Amino acid sequence: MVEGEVRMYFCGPTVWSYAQIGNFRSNILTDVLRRYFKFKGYKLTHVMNITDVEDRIIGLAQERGVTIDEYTARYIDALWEDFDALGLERPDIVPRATRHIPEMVALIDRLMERGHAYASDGSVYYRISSFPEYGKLSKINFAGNIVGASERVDTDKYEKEDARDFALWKKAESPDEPAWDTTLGRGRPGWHIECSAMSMKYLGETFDIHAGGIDLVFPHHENEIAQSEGATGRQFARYWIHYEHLKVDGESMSKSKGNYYTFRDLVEQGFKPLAIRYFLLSVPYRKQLNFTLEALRAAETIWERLQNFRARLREARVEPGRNERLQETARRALAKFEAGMDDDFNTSVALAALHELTPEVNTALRDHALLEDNKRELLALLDKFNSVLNIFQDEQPVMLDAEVQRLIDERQEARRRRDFARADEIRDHLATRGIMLEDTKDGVRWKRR
RNA sequence: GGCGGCGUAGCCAAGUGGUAAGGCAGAGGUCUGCAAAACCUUUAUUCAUCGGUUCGAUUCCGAUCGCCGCCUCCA
Repeated sequence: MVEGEVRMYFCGPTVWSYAQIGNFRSNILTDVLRRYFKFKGYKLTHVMNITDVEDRIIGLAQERGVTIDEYTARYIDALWEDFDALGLERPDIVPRATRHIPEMVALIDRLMERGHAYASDGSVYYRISSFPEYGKLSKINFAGNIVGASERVDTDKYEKEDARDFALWKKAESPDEPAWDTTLGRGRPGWHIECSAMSMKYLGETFDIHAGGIDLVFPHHENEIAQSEGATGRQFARYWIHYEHLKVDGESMSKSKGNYYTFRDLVEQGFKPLAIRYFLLSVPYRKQLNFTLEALRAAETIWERLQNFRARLREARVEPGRNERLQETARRALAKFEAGMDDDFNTSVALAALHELTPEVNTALRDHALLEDNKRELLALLDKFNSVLNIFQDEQPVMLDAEVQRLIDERQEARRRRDFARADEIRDHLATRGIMLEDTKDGVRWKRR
């Protein structure tokens, strides 16, 4: 462990289900985390895995008549496109399971040497009875489970010593399934071993943060602990971050209920990606966010106000000097923001700090009480917030074409003549072209809708 | 059956053993030719219900009801 450094592993969304909106919340919150660590001056190494060798993806690729690589390549392209749209920084390292077979085999070898794994009929299994701490993360209780879980325990896998044991290496059953020839035999890795192998390869045997969805607690992360700590005898991850799932319209999301949302659907419906980002990060990661279109619309309204706020501040004409009270306001807002984030990444409180800033600054702007130094400091403050939240759209400096500029000028002239009919006609016309006008004391503001 | 989370105004929600952040929507007002944007005021004697502990509980404990999740692929 190095002082001033954070090493984080995020179990990324799976190739086949990543489109679901809940996945994006995990990605967005992970992005906020990584940005906050940088904000605090930590050097960050952030790894996100790509699971490209599980039973499910094998099946999906076969269904489509493509190779796993081809199938995964499409997913990765789409993923990065969505990352860009949502203002997500890419992880530093994005290892793929299929590219780390030797590392996994080496880890399995280590587990066998230490008595934590055994080969059986061409496959290799983890011996849970050899790891007394098994269950410490999820508090799983097998006694209770076996009684109540009814038909869910594998009773037909006689090659396992114990029904709880899980596969580290799966023997290839047929010639057309993806397989690797290794010292363990021809086969493919189990689901869990990739994350142990890849996280330790890139982050070390002990690292700081392991993140993922709450559903991964058991069995995935429990098994990672068993594998990693079994092999190294050392603590695996120091902290676990588990993102709560979304509720949708107060219930669970499912295709059959018709409340299954994907990020791309929402964008098609006209929602702005950064407004979606704002909404998804507005509730702390440990809480289930109740995702409804009504709430998303409300969030978009808030988000637009924040955009207006920054734009107005940027455009403000100010006198030289500094208003001490506003300086204090800015200082308090930053303190609240950091206090919120420091408290287990409470993004609700962090955002409240931003909201509390706006009325006072807006009032000062209106009264011309905001001076040059304040403007500079407040814009710097918004940049600071934004370096973590990344919710402000970067307005590309679009030039108005000559035609539009002429119409705006003509409208101003009409207003001067008090020919409001003509003025409103021009304003309505520009609105249909997506240009909204606002009359202010300092002249006309325009923005694109 | 085992394990875990949640239930705060119409809505999204923060939070704490000492009496409810923030926002959306609503209402009234200011500004404006009108809009837009913005500002001001206002909106929970109350935190699912019932008990208990306490000087005092929304906050701790117990029970009940409701919702969500994991134990099977899933963020």
